[in-house]
Amino acid sequence: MVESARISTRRRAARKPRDAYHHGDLRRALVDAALALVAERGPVDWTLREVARRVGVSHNAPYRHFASREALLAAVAEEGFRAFVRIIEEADARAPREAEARLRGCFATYLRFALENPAALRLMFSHELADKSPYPALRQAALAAYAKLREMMVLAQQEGVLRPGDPDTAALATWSMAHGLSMLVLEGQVPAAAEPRKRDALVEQMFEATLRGIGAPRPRRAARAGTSRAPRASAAGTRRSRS
Amino acid sequence: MVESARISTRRRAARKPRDAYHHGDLRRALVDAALALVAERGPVDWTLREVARRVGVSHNAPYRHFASREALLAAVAEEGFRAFVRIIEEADARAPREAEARLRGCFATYLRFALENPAALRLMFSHELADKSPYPALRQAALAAYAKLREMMVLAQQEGVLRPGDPDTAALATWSMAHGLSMLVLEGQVPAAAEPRKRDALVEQMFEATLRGIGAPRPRRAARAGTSRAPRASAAGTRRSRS
DNA sequence: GCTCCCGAGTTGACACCGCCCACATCGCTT
DNA sequence: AAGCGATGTGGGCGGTGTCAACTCGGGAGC
Repeated sequence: MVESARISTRRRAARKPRDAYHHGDLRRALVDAALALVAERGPVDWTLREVARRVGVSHNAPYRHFASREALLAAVAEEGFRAFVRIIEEADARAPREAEARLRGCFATYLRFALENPAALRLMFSHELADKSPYPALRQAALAAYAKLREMMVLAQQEGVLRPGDPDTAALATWSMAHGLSMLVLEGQVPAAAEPRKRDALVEQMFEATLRGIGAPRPRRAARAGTSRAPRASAAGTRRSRS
Repeated sequence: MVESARISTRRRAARKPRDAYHHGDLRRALVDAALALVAERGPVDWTLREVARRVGVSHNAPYRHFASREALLAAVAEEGFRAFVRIIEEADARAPREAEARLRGCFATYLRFALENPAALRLMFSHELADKSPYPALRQAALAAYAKLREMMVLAQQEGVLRPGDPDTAALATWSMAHGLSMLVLEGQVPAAAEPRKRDALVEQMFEATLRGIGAPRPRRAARAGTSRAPRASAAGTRRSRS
């Protein structure tokens, strides 16, 4: 039903004259193959040589595009971040204009991404990408993802859905909750998450808790009646669908 | 000031007759050395042979105690979980009896543990320890850690600090927030966390948000006056120490 | 007190890995 | 047309995880 959140490099594979000595776009092909391999085997026993083998080049060709095995992994993580914001934005575009609904969708999409790309998510957060990191592009991509989230927070504050104040606080709280939940579910620490139904309910509960934590203090959804807001029936309907 | 939260295997090193052919307690020595090495280099470029070298045995000796490199890593992760609950319990024993303060301490301790044992924490959550996992001891240790957290939630609910309901929901929300925050800080995604002062304030804000999310609905700390509760002065004092 | 046995540690080997080197091949510039 | 830099190739080195065969030594049984 909902479009898959699985990472895929959409851009066409850049005509590959198979027999040619020079590969059309080896760098991209390497990242794609590496991503697939990470998804299959995880980033631990992941072999630079095997990536090269899959792409059909010699075991040394990757070194023309990446300084080291780790550099390629960093590129994969970077691609992961980009795919992440793309998927978030797609979901956001489909969502209603109401800030709360958008936040809810963003939150759920985070977990969906985690479930469909577990290895990629782990990889994205397995690098120390502190300022001293030798992979500025990776850091850049990560910051872009954060910027997207922060932007949503600012909008939500303007709409009065969130309590006013530093948007970074709200963004951090939301991100922490979504990220922590994703990691725990990925780890199998949350047995209830095995069944999709229960999992959805769980995500909903966690979102509710987050929203109570950073949402506007009292009135929220009761005292706000009378403003030119969309009817709350839809929102309330999705909120507690059963139980 | 506060005792270090760094992992260390306390039990005495089991007399090691240095010259002996048979090592006194090689298994434990291996886990200790492995833990140290993980802390130094991270679990990625971590070498089974080097662990053996450090302990002073041949490169194949570990195979008498662990089936594979990964099995040793799993043992390290397991030790990490055990150290984690130990540290949480120590902090809990020092904290006041009030449920909210205990939760606050637990929350802060989580981040402290993460900052002092970043590699260990990552390792602990890098294994898929779902039911099918070949490392039941690891899973067991992880479940014990969760049980500890859940127990605190139940107590907090009984004291009326948390809203009644499934304690697992509250536990999951707290764990998610603490874990997500820790990972993001470790990753350098939270620039403010560089300075200890700002970091403490941040942790406090995140805890407040969590507590609002799962805490008792309205009255909390105002309407509860009159019960046989400890004076709220102390709690309020630590809550907003400055700004 | 001697024997034997089996857990615990050792040596050796194999396939594979990441990375460095020198070399081959192409496409573009002048 | 020449050549030059970017891109891909093949070989090799030190190191790694793991398997197999070997050796050591302490304790049980007599």
